[in-house]
Amino acid sequence: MYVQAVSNAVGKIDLASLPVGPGLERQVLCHPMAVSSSLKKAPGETLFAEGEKTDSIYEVVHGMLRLYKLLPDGRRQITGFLSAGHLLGFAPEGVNVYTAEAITEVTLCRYKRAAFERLIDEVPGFARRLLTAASHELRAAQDQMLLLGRKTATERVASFLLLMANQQESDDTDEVDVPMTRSDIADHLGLTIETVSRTLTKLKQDELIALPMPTRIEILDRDQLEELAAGESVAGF
Amino acid sequence: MYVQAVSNAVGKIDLASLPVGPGLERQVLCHPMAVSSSLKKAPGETLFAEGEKTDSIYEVVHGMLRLYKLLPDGRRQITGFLSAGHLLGFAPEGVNVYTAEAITEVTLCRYKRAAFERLIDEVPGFARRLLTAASHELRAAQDQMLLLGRKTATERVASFLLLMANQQESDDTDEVDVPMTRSDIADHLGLTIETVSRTLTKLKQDELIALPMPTRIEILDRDQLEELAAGESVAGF
DNA sequence: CGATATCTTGATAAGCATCAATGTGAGTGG
DNA sequence: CCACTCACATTGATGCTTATCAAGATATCG
Repeated sequence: MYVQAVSNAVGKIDLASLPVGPGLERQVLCHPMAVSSSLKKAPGETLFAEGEKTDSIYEVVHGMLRLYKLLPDGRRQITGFLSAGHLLGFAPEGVNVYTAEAITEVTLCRYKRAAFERLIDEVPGFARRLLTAASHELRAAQDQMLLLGRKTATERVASFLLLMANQQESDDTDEVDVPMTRSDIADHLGLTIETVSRTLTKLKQDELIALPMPTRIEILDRDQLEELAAGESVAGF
Repeated sequence: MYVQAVSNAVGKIDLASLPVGPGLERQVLCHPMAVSSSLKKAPGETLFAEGEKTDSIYEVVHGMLRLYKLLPDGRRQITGFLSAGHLLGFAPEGVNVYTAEAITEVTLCRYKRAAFERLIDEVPGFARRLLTAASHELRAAQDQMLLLGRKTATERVASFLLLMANQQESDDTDEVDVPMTRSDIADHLGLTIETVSRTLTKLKQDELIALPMPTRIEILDRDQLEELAAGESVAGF
């Protein structure tokens, strides 16, 4: 394994004045009191695996992770992609219910569960912030259920592209960096890599997007993409 | 509408000694301090609708609810069925992200959000319990994503039957009461009513289950049903 | 620059949806 | 008490979307 303990006191952000980001708080933690260690993972490395016992909670500082569950025959469902600011590791009964792997190089803070729970009890407002974050996560999960249960392949891909565009806080919101492979996207959207590829090609042909590189997508017609993602029928689809 | 304010002080359960049930706490609340009112809904009635503003949090006391999201053309995804002990109404930005409807007759406690948040801050350990409940909900959501994204129709139906059987705390865990219609089941599993019906028939023919009534299902071979639900290939399927 | 993983494109097939008809049970009123 | 009605469930025939199998193109990396 490649785990490197990098530091023992990383940030010093005032817990009482933390903003709530889209999905989970940004920069919630890295609190000296609670930080057990900081660590890095190279692309493809596993942070923890489904079924393992754990007593750690992590915050993503840099990079992107995939969370997934497997069926015995290898079928994979990626339940989410986590970027900076997201927390992970709240494991019911102390057993991880999904595997967490690095997609890009990832930097994380690790907290001992006990220390984390002390923060919850002792820092006023902290628990409420976590609950707000959790309700955002639940909303995202419900959106994903709607996508997986009821949307067509085109609607799924359109939804995914807009999600990536929105969580990317760059100035140019129409140039989306897609660090994950087609296989990751497929396993997140409940499709195959072939269907993802074909759907992207179709969106390119209709000039809703451009694909200068496989990992870079430009949004050319956001309005129509949003109509597609919302499930409104668009002429030609 | 049929909403009836029934009482203003329902239970008196000690918040510090509450068990954590499967999914969400059982009997967490009905705390006199925070109870705004108790109410009932008849089958088919709406508790609240997606997109509505809200400042209430509810606890299910009796009966079963369905939570769902709709696409503009009417496609529906039921994100969950809620029974006694579950909380709902944690709405990010004060806007409901799903519709909640009664399946059976339902009794609920309603709390003002502000009063609820006071409890979080003032009652020691309460916030941690809520977070534990939230992480259970998230696990359920991730299981459902795996189901919707990667399981076959048979695997989905088997998973659903076992879920219903497990959350039913009766002595006879092999007699499952299914209060929802085939349409509800289909919209929860990302299938059509016809496929649900055909799949149940197939399971009946193979003597894994019995169907004395449409709303009553007996589990005859739990082991094989569990193998199916887990995605292990079973001879004949 | 060659090796290898990833992506794209094409042909065919399978699983589930759709369309259609029939069956069943609960509630209602004669 | 029984026929009628209506919603719900089941069963059947066919079709479509997406998966699977297969080949070739492109990108990445040592």
